Amino acid sequence: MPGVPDPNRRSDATRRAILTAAIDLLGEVGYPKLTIEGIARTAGVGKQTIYRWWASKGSLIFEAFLAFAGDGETAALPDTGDLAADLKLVLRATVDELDDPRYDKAMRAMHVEIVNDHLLAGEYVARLEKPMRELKKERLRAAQRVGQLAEDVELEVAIDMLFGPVLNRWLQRTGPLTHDYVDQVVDTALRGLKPRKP
Amino acid sequence: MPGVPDPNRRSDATRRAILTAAIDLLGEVGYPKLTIEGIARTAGVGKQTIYRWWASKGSLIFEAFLAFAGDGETAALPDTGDLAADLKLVLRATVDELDDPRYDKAMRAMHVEIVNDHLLAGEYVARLEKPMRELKKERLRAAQRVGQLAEDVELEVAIDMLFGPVLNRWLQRTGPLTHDYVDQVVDTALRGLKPRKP
Amino acid sequence: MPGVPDPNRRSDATRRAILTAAIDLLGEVGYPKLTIEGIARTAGVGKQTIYRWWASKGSLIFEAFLAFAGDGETAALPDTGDLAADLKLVLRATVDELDDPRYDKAMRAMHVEIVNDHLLAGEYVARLEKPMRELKKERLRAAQRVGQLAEDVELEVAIDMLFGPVLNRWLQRTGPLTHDYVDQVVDTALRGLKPRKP
Amino acid sequence: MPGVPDPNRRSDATRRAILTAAIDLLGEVGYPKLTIEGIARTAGVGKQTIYRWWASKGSLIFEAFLAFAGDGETAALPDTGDLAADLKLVLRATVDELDDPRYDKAMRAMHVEIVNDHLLAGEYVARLEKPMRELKKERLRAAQRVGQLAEDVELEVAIDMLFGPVLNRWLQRTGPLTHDYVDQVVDTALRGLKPRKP
DNA sequence: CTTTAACCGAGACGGTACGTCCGGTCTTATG
DNA sequence: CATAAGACCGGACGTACCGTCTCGGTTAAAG
Repeated sequence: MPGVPDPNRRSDATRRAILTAAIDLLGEVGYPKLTIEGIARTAGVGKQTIYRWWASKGSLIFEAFLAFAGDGETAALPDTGDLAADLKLVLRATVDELDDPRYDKAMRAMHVEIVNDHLLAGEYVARLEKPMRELKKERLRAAQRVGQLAEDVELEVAIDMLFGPVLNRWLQRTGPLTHDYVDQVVDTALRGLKPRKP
Repeated sequence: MPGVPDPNRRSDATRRAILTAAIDLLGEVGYPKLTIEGIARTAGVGKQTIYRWWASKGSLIFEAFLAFAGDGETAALPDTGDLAADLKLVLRATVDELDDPRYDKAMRAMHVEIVNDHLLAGEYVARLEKPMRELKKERLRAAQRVGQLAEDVELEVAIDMLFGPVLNRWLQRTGPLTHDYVDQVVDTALRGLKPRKP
Repeated sequence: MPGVPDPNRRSDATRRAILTAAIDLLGEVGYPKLTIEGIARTAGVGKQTIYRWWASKGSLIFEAFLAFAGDGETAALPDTGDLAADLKLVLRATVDELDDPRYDKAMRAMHVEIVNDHLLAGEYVARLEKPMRELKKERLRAAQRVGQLAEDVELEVAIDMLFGPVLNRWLQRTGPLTHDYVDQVVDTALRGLKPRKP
Repeated sequence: MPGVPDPNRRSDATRRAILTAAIDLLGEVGYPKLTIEGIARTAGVGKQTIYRWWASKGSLIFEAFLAFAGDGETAALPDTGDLAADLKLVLRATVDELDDPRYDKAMRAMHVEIVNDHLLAGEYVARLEKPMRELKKERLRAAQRVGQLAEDVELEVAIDMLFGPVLNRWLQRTGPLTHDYVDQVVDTALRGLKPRKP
């Protein structure tokens, strides 16, 4: 298969230096001023080495984000028996994470790339979003088994309603990302918007 | 006030030509290949004319999107007396709008700019997001008055839960944007995730 | 005529800065290490400005050489009445010129470009070689009129025999370029190789 | 002697493949686009193998030219007793040789390298130019012995006058390289430029 | 008949320069 | 007198080669 470099030959030290440099520069200069040339310079690497292994700036940023955020974060969601409490715990952790400027900038960069790149978006969903969603679904199914979640609720929709608002506020900056806010989201979602008959 | 051009001198024909050219080019070549030079060429305008009136590519795109999407879309949400039906109507319309490639691309471009530009994000919230949110709040308050929405529900949260999921799916491409999906969102949000006691 | 920049718009200060930088760099680093980027840097000029006005490194070097060597060196050859003395004078001057490292390097650079570029070679012949050759021919014709040069000698050949050897020695470094050498060339050429019958 | 490869170990097949590839590529793409990488690829050879045995592109081209032109072309010049005829024969052969595009390109490449590389020029003179010059000198001495060449003519100068013009025309493309031209050069050189007294 | 040192093909690597494109500023000639 | 046209400096793009390096796999002389 000509033109495809042999991954066995790949220098792992160089690969890590590039990913680290990408995250570092994102933190320093921000996404709009992030350049391949700058990453190569910071990593002490030839530009060609970057172009050899990554198809686009997007895929590099994506991989850098994965490496930074911890790729195989496949830890299951907590299950203390109290669904609301567990969801709040997870969402508060997400809020705290987004409070870290480095994490914030890296994730913003990745989202910018995703917005206009179908393929990358697919990869993002497959490698990050889908696995996380599965974990969430698992927790919700457990809640259904113990009668804390209605049997007939569509889990995909439930997840979107619980976890979507945080991401939205963060992306669109429509309001402050606080623990209080996520608590309200969880409570409101569980309870529903309709009045309860007394 | 030196350096601040006199808005009276501004040629409206030229301004509209530039905004139209921006939207057209977005549709043709996509956001990543959208350039000021290209816009100037397409609009039959000198580059300087663009730089004179807009501070950044972002603010140009923002204004172009406003012009394209209809700035003063201040029409109130429908109120047929049936909250669920009205919400579904509005959300289905949003989905349909996002189905138009030109609208899709323009809105994506604007979001990319917002993600990394605090000022622009502020402007977006102030000029688009906030007014729309007020209309939605108004509709929800009406629902509260007629007993279709719980009195103690935080409206901000309710709006995020109802309208956020669509935006999220669209931005992250986590799933297809269908009428069924928004119907489910509305129903689930109104009813809540918890089981109803019999 | 699209794509062809308007020469009227051309900045002459910039043009001269580029040509000067080219000659300077040739003197400093030599032809093999002469780069467009280096010239642009030295001249304080954007690369594009060079690419806008010159089709190749060769044509830039050619023009730089012309500017350096004095384009309109249209002064006639000396005519003191003594052909041999006049030729020696001119050839000695050529030798002295080639002794100047800057002139040497510039002319070598130009010759390297000519060797592999037909078009440039044509331009060189038309703008430098041919005019100089005409002046030489003029002097030789004068010599014919006063009986110092055989009537039936082919002037083109005579010029090649008189002026070629110096250029050859210089290009191929087959021997030292001295005043003695050019004197010998002139004397030998005039007299011929055959023995004189007594 | 560390660092100096053992010439005995050298694969002659590989060496020839490299030299052949160099000449072939010169013919195909021309000197300016001739690259070490291209030669290695064409020869089916690792780049390192080239760098191991040749110090520079110039020395590789030089050796390739030698191999192509026939290194030990130590055959003496013809001596039919008629100096003018013999010289014309040799010069016509040179002209014919330069008419072959492959020979032309190879020799141009070598000359380009020589122009800016003193060491290589020295090697060229020592290995090619000097031996050829000796053969020419030998022929001229023979002519002197039979009274076809003046006793007091400086042979170095005579050779430059006879053989230089052809090389010059070829290098500078100042005129067509024809048999007629070399005939004229020989006749004019032998006879001299001065008028003969009747 | 093994060892072992060098060569060899392949190609990744840190670099430099290429020639192009565009950003943002400044100049000019036209309408 | 504003404005289109576009030259200008700067800098990043993605590509091509440079010359060095490392990697397995021959190959051939030395043990």
